[in-house]
Amino acid sequence: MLFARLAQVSQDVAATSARTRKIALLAELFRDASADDVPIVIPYLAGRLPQGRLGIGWRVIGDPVAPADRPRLTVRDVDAALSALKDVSGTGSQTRRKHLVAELMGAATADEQRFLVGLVTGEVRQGALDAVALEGLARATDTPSADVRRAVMLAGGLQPVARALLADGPGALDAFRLTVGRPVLPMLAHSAATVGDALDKLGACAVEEKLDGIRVQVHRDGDEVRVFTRTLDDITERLPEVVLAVREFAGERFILDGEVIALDGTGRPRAFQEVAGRVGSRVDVARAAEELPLSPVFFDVLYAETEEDGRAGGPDLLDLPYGERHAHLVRLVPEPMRVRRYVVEDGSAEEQRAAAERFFADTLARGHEGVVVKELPAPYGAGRRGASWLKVKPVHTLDLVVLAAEWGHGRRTGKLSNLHLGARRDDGSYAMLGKTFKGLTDVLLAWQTERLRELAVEDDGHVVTVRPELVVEIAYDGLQRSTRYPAGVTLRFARVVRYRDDKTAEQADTVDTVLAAHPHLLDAGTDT
DNA sequence: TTCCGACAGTGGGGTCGCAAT
DNA sequence: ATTGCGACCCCACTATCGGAA
Repeated sequence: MLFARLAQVSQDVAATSARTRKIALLAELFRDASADDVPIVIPYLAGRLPQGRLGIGWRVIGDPVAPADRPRLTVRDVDAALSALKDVSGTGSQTRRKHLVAELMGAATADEQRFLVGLVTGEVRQGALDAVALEGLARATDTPSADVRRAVMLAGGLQPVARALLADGPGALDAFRLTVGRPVLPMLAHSAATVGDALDKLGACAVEEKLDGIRVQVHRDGDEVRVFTRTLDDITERLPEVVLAVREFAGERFILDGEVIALDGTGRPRAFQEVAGRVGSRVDVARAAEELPLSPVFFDVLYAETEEDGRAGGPDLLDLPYGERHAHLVRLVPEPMRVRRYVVEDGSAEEQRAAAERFFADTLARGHEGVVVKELPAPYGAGRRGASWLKVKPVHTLDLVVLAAEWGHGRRTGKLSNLHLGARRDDGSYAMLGKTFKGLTDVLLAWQTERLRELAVEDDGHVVTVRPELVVEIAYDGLQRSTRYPAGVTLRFARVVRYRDDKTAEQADTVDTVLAAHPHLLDAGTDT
């Protein structure tokens, strides 16, 4: 396939906001694509490169090169050129890279150059990622989109499914079955404000601990155990203690869904940052495991072979109600490695609701993040952010002062978007606690742009510094330790609730009150 | 006709590990 | 030795389209 074709379709897709039109355009493209084009075309359509980032930006690719007058590059030509570019590294490679870039750009038309620059700098935005591409693929191959979606969830991505469909037609989907050793996209949760709201929506459900660690999907086939993350990265080699623990479970072949966390000497969970650091450590795993052992805790099972199979409909449990899947979990996983839960029956009486609230409070008191309320009759919605799982977390708020704001990108171009948030110090100065761009409506975005411009004292083209007068109410999930910000802490998941026109900067919250609201963090900060 | 689920976009902080300086 | 940067971890929220109700 010609690269120009792809560049043209990308431009057309970006130019329309109608999803149906985007799908039709992509379907046309897929009809003309060969199976071999797929591993290149799919990432390009999503604005990604199969090679990942190339380590070059405007400095290298921004130099103008006379465009070709006729398109002749194929998508595979471009892919090969970018691979070559990625391979060139080491001292004295700069001129070689520049040469390769000039060669590629010189072979591209003006339209192709624009698309290439967008790809390399990560600025392709066309309102069509995998979901729209999936629909287009279904249309192009005359396959029901629900079938394609299920295959994608089981394959862990669109690419292998697209390749199979284009090479062999709809029949190829049969090959995508739940298989031990091949990860599937995990089910995700929506949010609810309170436990009561969640119960109102769900009926019969289980209220479970929400643990603040790293999501894991664990596959076991005899002694062979593999551990995958939420994005299906294989992290088995980094978690030896999880492998050992799972080998002791009852059952030889199964797939579990859970979380790994770290516990301190008293059984309280350690900070997320510590767990993430441990899971990210690859060099000296044995030492890292000794210093911070991880505990796997499971809440679901997707596949399990049993001795008395034959009556239950096979080992694939995805379509079983959660209540029944949990019975399998109990059979496989010993109690301390299952999340704690409280079951609420349908049409629950007041006592049960009160008990669910107490479970939530107790879970927080034990140092965990919150709860997830799960509908018991619901199947496992692989890869979906299903409405049958609702997470509930406590929300804290602060009144902070806007110290500066950054010019936005994309649809926020020309708007002051990302706010720098400060808390007062005793001496009247401000300590920056972090940034946020979340929670703003278009109306509020326009308003704050105007207002902040009035307060501006400096604009370096990226950050606009303002007089510290505007007070904004910020919601956040907690504090985490920081080496970047002066108070040694930063807000986790900060978002705007509203502007406080009724408050002056002198009435905003102070660093001391912020720290006092999170005493556990101060404890953590004192040890080594 | 209205409602609501699914998506895309717009970025936040931390950590690790590698390449360049 | 330091620094910059990409890749992953965690993530909230709004606007929009289009099918469901």
